[in-house]
Amino acid sequence: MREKSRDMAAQQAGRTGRATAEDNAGTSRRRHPDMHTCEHCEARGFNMCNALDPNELARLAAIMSDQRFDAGTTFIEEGAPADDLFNLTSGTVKVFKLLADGRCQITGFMMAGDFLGLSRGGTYAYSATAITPVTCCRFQRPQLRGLFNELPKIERQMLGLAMNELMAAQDQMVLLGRKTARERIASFLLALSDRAVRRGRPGNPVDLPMTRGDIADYLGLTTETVSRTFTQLKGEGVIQLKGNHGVDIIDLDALVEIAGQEDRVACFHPFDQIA
Amino acid sequence: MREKSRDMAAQQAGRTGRATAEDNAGTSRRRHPDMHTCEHCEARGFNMCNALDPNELARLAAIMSDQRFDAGTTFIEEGAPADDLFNLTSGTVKVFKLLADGRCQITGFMMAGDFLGLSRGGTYAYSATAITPVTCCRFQRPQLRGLFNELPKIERQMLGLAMNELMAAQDQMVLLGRKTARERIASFLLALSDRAVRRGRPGNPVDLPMTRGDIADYLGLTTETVSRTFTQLKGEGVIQLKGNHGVDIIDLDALVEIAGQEDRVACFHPFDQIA
DNA sequence: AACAATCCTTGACCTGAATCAATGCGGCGC
DNA sequence: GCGCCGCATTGATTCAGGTCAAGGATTGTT
Repeated sequence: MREKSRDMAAQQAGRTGRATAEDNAGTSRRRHPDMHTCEHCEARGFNMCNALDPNELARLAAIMSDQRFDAGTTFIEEGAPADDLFNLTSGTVKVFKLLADGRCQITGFMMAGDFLGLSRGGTYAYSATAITPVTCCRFQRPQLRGLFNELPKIERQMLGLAMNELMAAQDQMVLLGRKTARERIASFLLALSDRAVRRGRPGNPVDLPMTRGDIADYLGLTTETVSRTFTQLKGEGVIQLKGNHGVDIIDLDALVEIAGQEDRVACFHPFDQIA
Repeated sequence: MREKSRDMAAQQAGRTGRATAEDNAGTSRRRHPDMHTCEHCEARGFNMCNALDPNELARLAAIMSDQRFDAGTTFIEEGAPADDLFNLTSGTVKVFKLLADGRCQITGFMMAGDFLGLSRGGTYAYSATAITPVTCCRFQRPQLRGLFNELPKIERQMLGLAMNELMAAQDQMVLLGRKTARERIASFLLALSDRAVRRGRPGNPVDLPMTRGDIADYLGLTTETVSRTFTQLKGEGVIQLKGNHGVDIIDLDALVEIAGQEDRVACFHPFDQIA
């Protein structure tokens, strides 16, 4: 296996390698001015605020601050004190873990509505880097904890989100443990397409904000294999590459066939999953 | 890749291939007689009943039934209507997903305190087979849902459990996507050992209730590779095999080193993770 | 517009784990 | 106590995907 040096790993993790939400350039933060933003929030409808009425929303808004991160900013670092919790409102974030020698596994690409900041023993369980410019709501843990007791709805909503993530993680385990490179790429494209549709965007020209290297780190492959597989699928007339950050699905049925036709259910029934 | 036939896959999934909790031989079910069992429950202390007082426990006990499954019984089948939710009280269960051609990925080995029965759109998101004889509490979803509203504590407890599972799933993604066979086996043994300790059992002679094939399906390897790697580690004096279902860790430091020394934190702070 | 820095693609070759193929072993039923 | 059957081990060989290496295409910058 090819070892990336620790330096490279740090670089890869973010421009400064020690970047935090606080000390980064290209970061803006302000107290939330009013509920107006919440009501026009891109993420309303599929995030943890979904079930709240305007009054409750105001209480939530009171303890949070809006934040913006430039592309490339690592605003969560595995092992750092997990002081805050983030709720994405726009942009794409890669969540990843590094091994000591620099090998990287991206565990997910997060988008509007997803929450970030899972902690294990008081420290973050993973790192997170903005792939595009990102906006999010930021909560301090103690304050959010307090609100949990008063608004159990939030807790329930989060349980639903957590369950969805857990199921996605299990699908990803199948992909990583048992699928071929070809199947992984096909599954990945379909999953991105489905996710876009679920968020009310067009599902076909699939948007790929991440690099080939990111895709590789997500699918347990190398950049070269990702690239070769794209080329192969293009040659077969299944997809068409739209520059480096877009893919046109030409033959959806073929892609589904290649992916291994597991159940691709658009799932977002917040509580249904639990009880 | 070697394709297992569909028949084999079905067989592997359970003795009958169409076994459900209802129609299985070797399955016993009865209404919960009193709280006595709950109070002596092997799983108290790390399951979803943990935070309940005796009165609340009684309400939970009222809507559940005790159940027992023989080793080899598949009592949850992916895609079947997700009517029930299970909470393990003893024994070991493998949770897995099958691809159309029979390839299998085990997403987890469940033990006392773990819950089972995650659903996606009203059907089970995975299959589950008892590896050893198993006892568990069984809940019907509608009834449990009702109780959620009255006892939000349960919901919170489940959120904690779900978060823990999510973090374990992320660790597993790193393992499946980026670790070598050697590292996977070492990590697996250490994880099993840690889990035993967390459940108040000895961490050293590691108990392996599952077969080599199960381990392979969990680690994204083949039976042969698992076997060879065990043999190799034995040859290096790192472990000692105790028959087919036990491993003695001789050189813990070496094993940790081989595993890739990621943070092995014993984590069970139910809510800490969220807020 | 020219440049630099990344990112992507393609080719040649290598290797870790899969596959194919026997052979050992141990627990269980009779 | 004996024989069987599923599980585990071990060996020989293959191959999917990784590694190494060289250009080519984008993107952002001055």
